[in-house]
Amino acid sequence: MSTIYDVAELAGVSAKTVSRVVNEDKAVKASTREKVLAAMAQLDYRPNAQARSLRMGGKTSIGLLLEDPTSGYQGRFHHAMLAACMESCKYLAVELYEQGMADWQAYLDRFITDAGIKDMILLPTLCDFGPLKNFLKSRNINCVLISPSTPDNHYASVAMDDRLAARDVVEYLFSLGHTKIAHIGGHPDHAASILRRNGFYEAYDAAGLTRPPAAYMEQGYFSFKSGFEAAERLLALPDRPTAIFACNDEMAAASCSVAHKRGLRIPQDISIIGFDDAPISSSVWPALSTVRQPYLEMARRSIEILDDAGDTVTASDRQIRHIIPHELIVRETTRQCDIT
Amino acid sequence: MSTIYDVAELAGVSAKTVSRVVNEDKAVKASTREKVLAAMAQLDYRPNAQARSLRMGGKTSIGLLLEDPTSGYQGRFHHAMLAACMESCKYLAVELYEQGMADWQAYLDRFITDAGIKDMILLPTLCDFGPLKNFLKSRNINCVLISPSTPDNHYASVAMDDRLAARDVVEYLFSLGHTKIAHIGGHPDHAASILRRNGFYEAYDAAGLTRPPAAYMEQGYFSFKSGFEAAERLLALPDRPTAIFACNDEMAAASCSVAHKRGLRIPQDISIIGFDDAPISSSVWPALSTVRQPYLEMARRSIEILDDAGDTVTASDRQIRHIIPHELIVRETTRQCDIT
DNA sequence: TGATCTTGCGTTAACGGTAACAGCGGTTTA
DNA sequence: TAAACCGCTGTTACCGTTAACGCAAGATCA
Repeated sequence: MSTIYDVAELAGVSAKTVSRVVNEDKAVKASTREKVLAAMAQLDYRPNAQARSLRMGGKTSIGLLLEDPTSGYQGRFHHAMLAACMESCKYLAVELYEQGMADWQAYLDRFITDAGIKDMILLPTLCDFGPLKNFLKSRNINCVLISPSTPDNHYASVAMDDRLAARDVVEYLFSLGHTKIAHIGGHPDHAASILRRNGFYEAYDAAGLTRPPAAYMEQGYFSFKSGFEAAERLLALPDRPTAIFACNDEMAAASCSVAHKRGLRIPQDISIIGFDDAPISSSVWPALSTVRQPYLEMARRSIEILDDAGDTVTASDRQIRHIIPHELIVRETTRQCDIT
Repeated sequence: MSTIYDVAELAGVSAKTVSRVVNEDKAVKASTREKVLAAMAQLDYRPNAQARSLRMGGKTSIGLLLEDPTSGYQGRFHHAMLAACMESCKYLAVELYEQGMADWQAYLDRFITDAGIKDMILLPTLCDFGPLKNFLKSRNINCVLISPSTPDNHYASVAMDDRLAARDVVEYLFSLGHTKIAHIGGHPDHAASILRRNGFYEAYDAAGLTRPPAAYMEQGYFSFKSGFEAAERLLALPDRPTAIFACNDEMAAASCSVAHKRGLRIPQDISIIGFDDAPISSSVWPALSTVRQPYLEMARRSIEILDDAGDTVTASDRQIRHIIPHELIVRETTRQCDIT
């Protein structure tokens, strides 16, 4: 592997000048730059990242703590982060974080120093864990919180508008003629569950319609099983809803199973819509209508925020909540309401 | 952050002696070691990983290329690798690798040099991609292949015995009295699909039973949808099978959907068994019987192999196929065959 | 008793890069 | 005309660590 000195020698300049070219310092004559670039190309020179980060006391890698990489949300966000890092030539240092881990502070200290982490992304529900955030603040780690339940007075956050998205879903169902809409809520500990239910009600209120009866409002826990049981109850109701809005795609898929089991056709007899645009939503038959979370855009924005943190950032800049637009994905499980 | 010099000064020794203590060099008097350790503890000293890797020209991090982190297999293996790395105090450098990426060689070169990668794990189907393996060999990267289709003459591999596992599944179904067993195969491009079907046949042959008719052998593609369609055909057969062995859990879950849709009870009317022990297998109702892939054990073994690579390893050591035992998980979708 | 070996530790010089500073021609300014 | 300035480049030192080497004191050996 060739070093900066090899390049310098071949180009007939000093190492510092090569360094300037590499770092795009403008104080290099065009002709000199050409010579250096040619030498770099000829030797296939690549700067040694370790040496650079030693000198600079930092790295270009971003830390990501994962509680369960097999979970749909974390897996998809992780994927988006990888893609976004690729775009901006950064690296992602992924580390497992287990709830209730003994001595997590020492563990994270090791992670931070070993991997040279200065920037970090916190996903739900870690982004709401005060002790962790305080620890990271004490280590001068810059963070971006993804969809936190409560804003932080120190770290910026990036989120989608769950309330508005849920309202969009319901208004879309209204536009198809549905008014008897049931809701399967998400895990009550997740802020998103509350926000989506609020959006659900908001749509009814805004349209001047009376909110659905209590029997239409089921409590789910984001799991297939909880969705299955909720749908069983909903579809056994004497006054059956014409549409179900489930708080995630797994529960929506479970609702489809129940509908099939009861001999109902989708979407002729019942419309079903999920949330997340998880892989299951397009692999299941019929393909689920759903809301796409803007993972990639959220990841990109997070990286931008971390990049800008070096510049003049005021305390108030940090507290900004960045909202990324979502998208309603209409597939095969929703259609015009024929039932009168 | 305190450096090795701070520790040296406090302990009244030279930096080199501290280095010796850190690296467990035996040429340090016990009393000196104590002094140094005390100083290290007092200053909360942690060696700077970047400086060390610069000096040593290597790192302790292992590269992992992911094509799709949201895919079940890759996600679960990734999780296992993270856990195994945590156990052995290594770090995982994860990077996206997209099929058909223009200039993947330059991209990987950057990854390798920037992250200081010397060891790497290759998952299916990347582990069967010759050009990639040759490239990594040319860069002197040490690899372990996970469940490759064909052995490599240079790299060791770690796998489970798909053929034997499938045979175990079928013999378990035999033990429950099932003989009319249908099979939903996996993607024909995956070696595992072939091996599992071979194991399926092998069980019949070993038991002296005639193999199932062609109509019982469906081709799936590992997707929910393909499993759904295959199960539709199987359960519509005049001579319906009493059990279905699907090549993965998604297709098994799809088979459950179809069974429900047709009013069949599971497992009273039909037994269904999957493969992988994916999260869906325990979240679906009823919970799927399946085969657990030994992800964590495979990850651990891979790391051991990479660790040992520094020692005297002969060319033949490299070619070893390490087989990790699997486990049959009996849940709620299989039971005694009542149908005569 | 001197020669050789061991043990225990320090000195010095890298590893590959970048920041601070200096130098040096050539303009522009006072 | 001297002073200040600018654009471009090189020198030097240093980031935190470890390998190579050296050296002193005590142990062992002939």
